Amino acid sequence: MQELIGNKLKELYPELADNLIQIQKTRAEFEGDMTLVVFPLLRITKKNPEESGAFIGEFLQKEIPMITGFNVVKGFLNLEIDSSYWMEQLNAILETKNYGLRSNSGKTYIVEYSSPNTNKPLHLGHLRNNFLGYSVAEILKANGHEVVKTQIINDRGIHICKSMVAWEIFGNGETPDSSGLKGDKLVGKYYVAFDKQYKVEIAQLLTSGKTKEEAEKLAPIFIAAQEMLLKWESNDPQTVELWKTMNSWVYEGFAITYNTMGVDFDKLYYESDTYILGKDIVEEGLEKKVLYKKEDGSVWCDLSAEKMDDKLLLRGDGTSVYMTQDVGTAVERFKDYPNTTGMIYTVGNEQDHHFKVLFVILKKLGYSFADECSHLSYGMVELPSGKMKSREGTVVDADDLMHSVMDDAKAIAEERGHLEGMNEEQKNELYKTIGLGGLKYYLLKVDPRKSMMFNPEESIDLNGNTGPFIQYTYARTQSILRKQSATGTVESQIDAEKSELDIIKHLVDLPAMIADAGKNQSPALVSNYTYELVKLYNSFYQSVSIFKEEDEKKQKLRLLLTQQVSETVEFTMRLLGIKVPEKM
RNA sequence: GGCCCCGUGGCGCAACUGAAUAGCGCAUCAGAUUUCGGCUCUGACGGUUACAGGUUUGAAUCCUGUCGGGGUCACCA
Repeated sequence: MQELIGNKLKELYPELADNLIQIQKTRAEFEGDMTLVVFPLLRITKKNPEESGAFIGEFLQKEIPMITGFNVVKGFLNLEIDSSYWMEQLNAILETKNYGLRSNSGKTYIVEYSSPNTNKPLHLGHLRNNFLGYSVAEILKANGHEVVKTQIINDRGIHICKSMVAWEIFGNGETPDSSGLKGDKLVGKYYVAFDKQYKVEIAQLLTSGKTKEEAEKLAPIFIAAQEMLLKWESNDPQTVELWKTMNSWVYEGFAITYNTMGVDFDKLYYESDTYILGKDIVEEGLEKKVLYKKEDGSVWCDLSAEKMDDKLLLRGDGTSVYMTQDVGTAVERFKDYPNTTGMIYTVGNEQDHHFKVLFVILKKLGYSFADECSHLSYGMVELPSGKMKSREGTVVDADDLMHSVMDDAKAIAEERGHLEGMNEEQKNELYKTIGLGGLKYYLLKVDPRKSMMFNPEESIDLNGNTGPFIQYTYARTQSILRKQSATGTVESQIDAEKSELDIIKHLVDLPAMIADAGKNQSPALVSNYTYELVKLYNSFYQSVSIFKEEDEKKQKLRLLLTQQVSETVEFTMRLLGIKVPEKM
């Protein structure tokens, strides 16, 4: 319809540019269905806003039979469109399989998320990261792109050696089996133990007259960790064995956590494999004179043109830094997936600068894919009690949090739900669906860039803009459809209620919303859309009776509408990684 | 200090590329219902979009400056 109006306008004003045609949904408080903003057209119409609106309105009404009327308020031309048009739209939607899904774009995107260290368990911040990354991957798929979900596991370096050293000293051979602890929790425990011992030793050295800096370097346990890193790098069999063992514990633990979260990966990269990458690329860069070498032998990238400080890529002794690895890993990935269009890194906003630099360096090195790389940057998650600080033990553990929301969901479902006929297993599955759905929705509905407040109680509230509220509406549509359903299409000549037309109009917007969400990598757009749809449906549900309608045609419309809303909610929630229950 | 991000009713968040009277949910208050100050329903209150200029027919949105919050400026990952 927009297109049709646009074309007619261009017949009227051949010189009219596309970007001047602004057609939007008419606000609820005005009469009409679509609104043309006439302000941009004034230069061409050479009339005042009211006259222009009236003139164009008359023209459009004459030219397009579907337009049954219009009114002009200030500079806004509100067009009334016959309800048969909306019924046709609904029929088109009903007949489209997987409505909202776009056809194959031929593009492939690599989406990186999670990327944890292997020395401590996942926490609330990782949840935001994982849910965002997973959801963006789903949104890109819905836009017809191929997606490779990946992560890089930071499994080497001094921080890993710290847990290893502490385990050797304090562990007494403790394993996940012997302790009953989840593998990642066990390793995390020794990471904390290291820190504790380290502090004790520093305090001792301070009392013996050392400065703080000296003490930090001289603490025996710290030296032990450094020695272990050297041994690891020189492939000392015993060290590598311990490293492998402890990492395997962590992976077992992570696997459980990821499984609960409902996220997965297509390809894993390990830092222990990739940390050597990038050096040869730096050499090439030197030859191409994109990079330069200082007297001490260190290699740098000149970023003065970008108004940033030069970036080190190789130390004087030839060893690499984080940036070197990231350059190497990026190139490696594009080798592994040659058809890749672009790559999306889901990483916290404290690394904004790092990624800006990374993309510039890749570009300078001649990798054109750099233009298609982006940093999906997100803000911190704060708690009502303040910021999470690992040192102060105020970190919210991912497993603990997920189990706690599942418990809360249980309490709510038992009080309110329709659980009869479900066995224990099904009930537990439902609690998981509701609890995690609430948590995911809560973390995804906020603009990623912003740091956000996390209030656990609000996340599984059954009212308001929450996951469970949407799930509840879905369950209700399922209950209705179990009692009765309809097939086929609706008659176009139906005197539909306003609330029904509102739903259809909202459904019509779905493809555009999916496109926007893909372009902006924004799950928040999806959650907003879904909430709006659910609200529209609820007001419809309350104002009409679905089963007591005498008019058969109308009842069919209502059932088909219910069906389509149900399907759409299921679809958009899936883009957020959220399951919807049949009953709750 | 330089650079980046953010600042929207008491709280938490919306507003797609600038558009009509800035939305929503909590909380609050008032009514209804209630064995119940707790559950449910209805309604109301609540905002100069941090501040000051500017661009525009039109600014929460764009530009400049100020203030406030966060981040970052490593031969750490």
